[in-house]
Amino acid sequence: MPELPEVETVRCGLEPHLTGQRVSAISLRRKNLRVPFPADLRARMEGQVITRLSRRAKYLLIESDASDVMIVHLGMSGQMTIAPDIKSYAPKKHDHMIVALENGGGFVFNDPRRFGMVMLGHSATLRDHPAFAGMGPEPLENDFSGPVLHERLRGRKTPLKIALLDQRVVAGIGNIYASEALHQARLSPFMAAGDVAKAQAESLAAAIRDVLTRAIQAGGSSLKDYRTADGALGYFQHAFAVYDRDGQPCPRGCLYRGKPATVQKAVQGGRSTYHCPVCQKAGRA
DNA sequence: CTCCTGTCCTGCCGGC
DNA sequence: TGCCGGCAGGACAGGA
Repeated sequence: MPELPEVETVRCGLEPHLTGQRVSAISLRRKNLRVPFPADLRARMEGQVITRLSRRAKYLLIESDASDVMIVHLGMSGQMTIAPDIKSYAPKKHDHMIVALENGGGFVFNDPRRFGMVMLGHSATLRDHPAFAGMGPEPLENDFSGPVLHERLRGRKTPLKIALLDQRVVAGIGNIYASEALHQARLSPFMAAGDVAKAQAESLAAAIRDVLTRAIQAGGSSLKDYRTADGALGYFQHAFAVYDRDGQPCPRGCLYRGKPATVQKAVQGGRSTYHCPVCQKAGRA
Protein backbone atom coordinates (compact mmCIF):
# COMPACT_ATOMS: atom_id res chain seq x y z
CA MET A 1 0.00 0.00 0.00
CA PRO A 2 2.26 2.70 -1.21
CA GLU A 3 1.70 6.05 0.43
CA LEU A 4 3.97 9.07 0.21
CA PRO A 5 7.04 7.46 1.90
CA GLU A 6 6.89 4.32 -0.22
CA VAL A 7 6.54 6.30 -3.43
CA GLU A 8 9.43 8.51 -2.37
CA THR A 9 11.54 5.40 -1.75
CA VAL A 10 10.63 4.04 -5.18
CA ARG A 11 11.61 7.39 -6.68
CA CYS A 12 15.00 7.28 -4.97
CA GLY A 13 15.56 3.72 -6.12
CA LEU A 14 14.69 4.41 -9.74
CA GLU A 15 16.41 7.76 -10.04
CA PRO A 16 20.04 6.66 -10.59
CA HIS A 17 18.97 4.08 -13.16
CA LEU A 18 16.70 6.36 -15.17
CA THR A 19 18.04 9.88 -15.06
CA GLY A 20 19.84 10.87 -18.24
CA GLN A 21 18.75 7.73 -20.07
CA ARG A 22 16.89 7.73 -23.35
CA VAL A 23 13.72 5.65 -23.60
CA SER A 24 14.12 3.25 -26.50
CA ALA A 25 10.83 1.33 -26.30
CA ILE A 26 7.71 1.03 -24.19
CA SER A 27 5.80 -2.21 -24.21
CA LEU A 28 2.22 -2.24 -22.92
CA ARG A 29 0.95 -5.70 -22.16
CA ARG A 30 -2.69 -4.69 -21.76
CA LYS A 31 -4.64 -1.59 -22.71
CA ASN A 32 -5.59 -0.29 -19.30
CA LEU A 33 -5.06 -0.35 -15.57
CA ARG A 34 -7.56 1.73 -13.57
CA VAL A 35 -7.65 4.01 -16.57
CA PRO A 36 -6.54 3.31 -20.15
CA PHE A 37 -2.87 3.87 -20.92
CA PRO A 38 -2.64 7.19 -22.82
CA ALA A 39 -3.00 6.60 -26.53
CA ASP A 40 0.06 8.76 -27.20
CA LEU A 41 2.24 7.35 -24.40
CA ARG A 42 4.67 5.65 -26.76
CA ALA A 43 4.69 8.50 -29.26
CA ARG A 44 5.51 11.05 -26.59
CA MET A 45 7.96 9.10 -24.43
CA GLU A 46 9.89 6.88 -26.82
CA GLY A 47 13.07 8.53 -28.01
CA GLN A 48 13.03 11.08 -25.19
CA VAL A 49 15.65 11.43 -22.49
CA ILE A 50 14.46 11.14 -18.89
CA THR A 51 15.67 14.31 -17.21
CA ARG A 52 14.24 14.01 -13.73
CA LEU A 53 12.25 11.84 -11.38
CA SER A 54 10.05 13.64 -8.92
CA ARG A 55 6.96 13.04 -6.85
CA ARG A 56 3.69 14.78 -6.07
CA ALA A 57 1.60 13.19 -3.29
CA LYS A 58 1.52 9.47 -4.16
CA TYR A 59 2.29 10.06 -7.83
CA LEU A 60 5.67 9.34 -9.37
CA LEU A 61 6.64 11.83 -12.09
CA ILE A 62 9.00 10.77 -14.86
CA GLU A 63 9.94 13.90 -16.80
CA SER A 64 11.32 13.94 -20.32
CA ASP A 65 13.45 16.51 -22.11
CA ALA A 66 10.47 17.17 -24.37
CA SER A 67 8.64 18.53 -21.30
CA ASP A 68 6.29 15.58 -21.19
CA VAL A 69 5.70 13.87 -17.86
CA MET A 70 4.74 10.28 -17.32
CA ILE A 71 2.51 10.29 -14.24
CA VAL A 72 2.49 6.95 -12.45
CA HIS A 73 0.32 5.93 -9.51
CA LEU A 74 1.18 2.60 -7.89
CA GLY A 75 -2.34 2.08 -6.57
CA MET A 76 -2.51 -0.63 -3.94
CA SER A 77 -0.19 -3.27 -5.26
CA GLY A 78 1.95 -1.56 -7.88
CA GLN A 79 5.67 -2.30 -7.95
CA MET A 80 8.56 -0.95 -9.96
CA THR A 81 11.45 -3.23 -10.75
CA ILE A 82 14.80 -2.40 -12.32
CA ALA A 83 15.91 -4.80 -15.04
CA PRO A 84 19.66 -4.45 -15.70
CA ASP A 85 19.32 -6.29 -19.00
CA ILE A 86 15.87 -5.61 -20.40
CA LYS A 87 16.45 -7.71 -23.55
CA SER A 88 16.74 -10.88 -21.47
CA TYR A 89 13.96 -9.94 -19.07
CA ALA A 90 11.26 -12.59 -18.89
CA PRO A 91 7.90 -10.91 -18.23
CA LYS A 92 6.10 -12.02 -15.10
CA LYS A 93 2.42 -12.27 -14.37
CA HIS A 94 0.89 -8.79 -13.95
CA ASP A 95 3.76 -6.99 -15.66
CA HIS A 96 1.74 -4.32 -17.48
CA MET A 97 4.34 -1.86 -18.73
CA ILE A 98 7.94 -2.59 -19.66
CA VAL A 99 10.19 0.35 -20.48
CA ALA A 100 13.48 -0.29 -22.26
CA LEU A 101 16.29 2.24 -22.09
CA GLU A 102 18.96 2.86 -24.67
CA ASN A 103 21.73 1.71 -22.31
CA GLY A 104 20.25 -1.80 -22.29
CA GLY A 105 18.54 -1.46 -18.93
CA GLY A 106 14.93 -0.77 -18.18
CA PHE A 107 12.15 -0.85 -15.66
CA VAL A 108 8.95 -2.80 -15.21
CA PHE A 109 5.62 -1.80 -13.74
CA ASN A 110 3.86 -4.77 -12.15
CA ASP A 111 0.45 -4.40 -10.50
CA PRO A 112 -1.67 -7.46 -9.63
CA ARG A 113 -4.74 -5.53 -8.51
CA ARG A 114 -4.54 -2.97 -11.28
CA PHE A 115 -5.45 -0.05 -9.03
CA GLY A 116 -2.48 1.76 -10.50
CA MET A 117 -2.56 4.39 -13.21
CA VAL A 118 -0.27 5.71 -15.92
CA MET A 119 -1.10 9.14 -17.34
CA LEU A 120 0.65 11.89 -19.25
CA GLY A 121 1.05 15.57 -18.54
CA HIS A 122 3.10 18.56 -19.61
CA SER A 123 5.72 19.97 -17.22
CA ALA A 124 4.52 23.53 -17.62
CA THR A 125 0.89 22.77 -16.83
CA LEU A 126 1.25 19.87 -14.40
CA ARG A 127 -0.45 21.83 -11.62
CA ASP A 128 -3.62 21.97 -13.70
CA HIS A 129 -3.64 18.27 -14.48
CA PRO A 130 -6.89 16.73 -13.18
CA ALA A 131 -4.91 14.52 -10.81
CA PHE A 132 -3.37 17.53 -9.09
CA ALA A 133 -5.88 20.34 -9.42
CA GLY A 134 -7.25 21.18 -5.98
CA MET A 135 -4.75 18.96 -4.23
CA GLY A 136 -3.53 20.04 -0.80
CA PRO A 137 0.03 20.94 0.22
CA GLU A 138 2.94 18.52 0.23
CA PRO A 139 3.39 17.68 3.91
CA LEU A 140 7.20 17.74 3.69
CA GLU A 141 7.40 21.07 1.87
CA ASN A 142 7.63 24.47 3.47
CA ASP A 143 4.08 25.48 2.61
CA PHE A 144 2.70 22.91 5.04
CA SER A 145 2.26 24.05 8.64
CA GLY A 146 -0.08 23.94 11.62
CA PRO A 147 -1.98 27.06 10.55
CA VAL A 148 -2.33 25.77 6.98
CA LEU A 149 -3.66 22.44 8.22
CA HIS A 150 -5.99 24.19 10.65
CA GLU A 151 -7.43 26.29 7.86
CA ARG A 152 -7.94 23.26 5.62
CA LEU A 153 -9.81 21.37 8.33
CA ARG A 154 -11.96 24.35 9.27
CA GLY A 155 -15.69 23.84 8.97
CA ARG A 156 -15.45 20.16 8.21
CA LYS A 157 -17.80 17.92 10.13
CA THR A 158 -16.28 14.70 8.85
CA PRO A 159 -14.18 12.63 11.29
CA LEU A 160 -10.55 13.76 11.48
CA LYS A 161 -9.18 10.44 10.21
CA ILE A 162 -11.40 10.63 7.11
CA ALA A 163 -10.30 14.22 6.50
CA LEU A 164 -6.62 13.22 6.56
CA LEU A 165 -7.27 10.77 3.74
CA ASP A 166 -8.73 13.58 1.62
CA GLN A 167 -5.92 14.62 -0.72
CA ARG A 168 -7.37 18.16 -0.88
CA VAL A 169 -6.58 18.62 2.81
CA VAL A 170 -3.00 17.36 2.68
CA ALA A 171 -1.37 15.33 -0.07
CA GLY A 172 0.10 11.86 0.16
CA ILE A 173 -1.39 10.45 3.36
CA GLY A 174 -3.06 7.06 3.16
CA ASN A 175 -4.72 4.73 5.59
CA ILE A 176 -1.57 3.65 7.44
CA TYR A 177 0.03 7.02 8.12
CA ALA A 178 -3.32 8.64 8.97
CA SER A 179 -3.61 6.32 11.97
CA GLU A 180 0.07 6.69 12.82
CA ALA A 181 0.04 10.49 12.73
CA LEU A 182 -3.11 10.73 14.85
CA HIS A 183 -1.61 8.45 17.46
CA GLN A 184 1.59 10.45 17.58
CA ALA A 185 -0.39 13.68 17.94
CA ARG A 186 -2.65 12.11 20.58
CA LEU A 187 -5.78 13.05 18.66
CA SER A 188 -8.92 10.99 18.32
CA PRO A 189 -9.67 9.74 14.80
CA PHE A 190 -13.36 10.25 15.56
CA MET A 191 -13.37 13.94 16.47
CA ALA A 192 -14.84 16.30 13.91
CA ALA A 193 -12.08 17.68 11.68
CA GLY A 194 -13.40 21.20 12.16
CA ASP A 195 -13.08 20.90 15.95
CA VAL A 196 -9.29 20.60 15.79
CA ALA A 197 -7.90 23.57 17.74
CA LYS A 198 -4.95 25.60 16.52
CA ALA A 199 -2.52 23.99 18.97
CA GLN A 200 -3.80 20.56 18.00
CA ALA A 201 -3.33 21.33 14.32
CA GLU A 202 0.23 22.35 15.14
CA SER A 203 0.85 19.00 16.86
CA LEU A 204 -0.80 17.10 14.03
CA ALA A 205 1.19 18.86 11.31
CA ALA A 206 4.40 18.08 13.22
CA ALA A 207 3.32 14.46 13.70
CA ILE A 208 2.53 14.07 9.99
CA ARG A 209 5.95 15.43 9.05
CA ASP A 210 7.70 13.25 11.59
CA VAL A 211 5.89 10.01 10.75
CA LEU A 212 6.45 10.45 7.01
CA THR A 213 10.07 11.49 7.40
CA ARG A 214 10.88 8.53 9.61
CA ALA A 215 9.19 6.14 7.19
CA ILE A 216 11.25 7.51 4.31
CA GLN A 217 14.40 7.13 6.39
CA ALA A 218 13.43 3.55 7.21
CA GLY A 219 12.97 2.86 3.52
CA GLY A 220 16.29 4.39 2.68
CA SER A 221 18.33 2.79 5.41
CA SER A 222 16.75 -0.62 5.86
CA LEU A 223 17.60 -1.86 2.40
CA LYS A 224 20.60 -1.06 0.37
CA ASP A 225 19.59 0.30 -3.03
CA TYR A 226 15.98 0.43 -1.78
CA ARG A 227 15.35 -3.02 -3.12
CA THR A 228 13.72 -6.15 -1.80
CA ALA A 229 15.06 -9.61 -2.55
CA ASP A 230 12.99 -9.94 -5.71
CA GLY A 231 14.12 -6.59 -7.00
CA ALA A 232 10.92 -4.64 -6.35
CA LEU A 233 11.56 -1.12 -5.18
CA GLY A 234 10.10 0.72 -2.26
CA TYR A 235 8.75 -1.97 0.00
CA PHE A 236 10.37 -2.26 3.38
CA GLN A 237 9.71 -3.46 6.87
CA HIS A 238 8.59 -0.63 9.05
CA ALA A 239 7.50 -0.75 12.64
CA PHE A 240 4.13 0.89 13.13
CA ALA A 241 2.92 2.16 16.48
CA VAL A 242 -0.74 1.31 16.00
CA TYR A 243 -1.45 0.24 12.40
CA ASP A 244 -2.48 -3.42 12.23
CA ARG A 245 -1.69 -3.83 15.92
CA ASP A 246 -5.16 -4.18 17.43
CA GLY A 247 -5.12 -5.97 20.75
CA GLN A 248 -1.49 -5.11 21.40
CA PRO A 249 -0.47 -2.66 24.12
CA CYS A 250 -0.26 1.01 23.23
CA PRO A 251 3.48 1.63 22.68
CA ARG A 252 3.11 4.74 24.82
CA GLY A 253 2.48 2.49 27.81
CA CYS A 254 -1.03 3.80 28.45
CA LEU A 255 -2.95 2.17 31.27
CA TYR A 256 -6.63 1.40 31.53
CA ARG A 257 -7.84 0.40 35.00
CA GLY A 258 -4.28 -0.42 35.98
CA LYS A 259 -3.64 -2.69 33.01
CA PRO A 260 -1.94 -1.93 29.68
CA ALA A 261 -4.35 -0.22 27.30
CA THR A 262 -4.60 -1.98 23.95
CA VAL A 263 -4.79 -0.65 20.41
CA GLN A 264 -8.36 -0.73 19.09
CA LYS A 265 -9.50 -1.29 15.54
CA ALA A 266 -12.51 0.58 14.20
CA VAL A 267 -14.04 1.07 10.77
CA GLN A 268 -14.50 4.55 9.35
CA GLY A 269 -15.71 5.11 5.82
CA GLY A 270 -15.23 1.42 5.16
CA ARG A 271 -11.58 1.53 6.16
CA SER A 272 -9.73 0.32 9.24
CA THR A 273 -8.62 2.84 11.84
CA TYR A 274 -6.24 1.90 14.66
CA HIS A 275 -5.98 3.96 17.81
CA CYS A 276 -5.37 3.95 21.55
CA PRO A 277 -8.56 5.03 23.32
CA VAL A 278 -6.57 6.28 26.32
CA CYS A 279 -4.07 8.72 24.80
CA GLN A 280 -6.30 9.57 21.81
CA LYS A 281 -9.38 10.70 23.66
CA ALA A 282 -11.68 13.12 21.86
CA GLY A 283 -11.04 15.95 24.24
CA ARG A 284 -11.02 19.70 24.37
CA ALA A 285 -8.30 21.89 22.98
C1' DC B 1 -20.18 23.31 -1.12
C1' DT B 2 -19.75 18.83 2.01
C1' DC B 3 -20.63 14.28 2.92
C1' DC B 4 -21.37 9.39 2.04
C1' DT B 5 -21.52 5.11 -0.52
C1' DG B 6 -20.35 2.11 -4.19
C1' DT B 7 -16.97 0.61 -7.67
C1' DC B 8 -12.78 -1.14 -9.55
C1' DC B 9 -9.23 -5.70 -8.88
C1' DT B 10 -6.68 -9.84 -7.23
C1' DG B 11 -4.38 -12.35 -3.57
C1' DC B 12 -4.73 -14.12 0.72
C1' DC B 13 -6.73 -16.03 4.78
C1' DG B 14 -10.20 -18.12 7.78
C1' DG B 15 -14.04 -21.20 8.10
C1' DC B 16 -16.35 -25.31 6.97
C1' DT C 1 -8.43 -30.94 0.23
C1' DG C 2 -10.99 -27.38 -1.95
C1' DC C 3 -14.34 -24.01 -2.21
C1' DC C 4 -16.31 -19.66 -0.82
C1' DG C 5 -16.85 -15.32 1.44
C1' DG C 6 -14.73 -11.41 3.18
C1' DC C 7 -11.18 -8.20 3.43
C1' DA C 8 -7.48 -5.02 1.97
C1' DG C 9 -7.18 -0.13 -0.12
C1' DG C 10 -6.72 5.05 -3.49
C1' DA C 11 -9.24 7.66 -6.31
C1' DC C 12 -13.31 8.99 -8.25
C1' DA C 13 -18.29 9.05 -9.69
C1' DG C 14 -22.71 10.10 -8.44
C1' DG C 15 -26.45 10.95 -5.27
C1' DA C 16 -28.27 13.27 -1.08
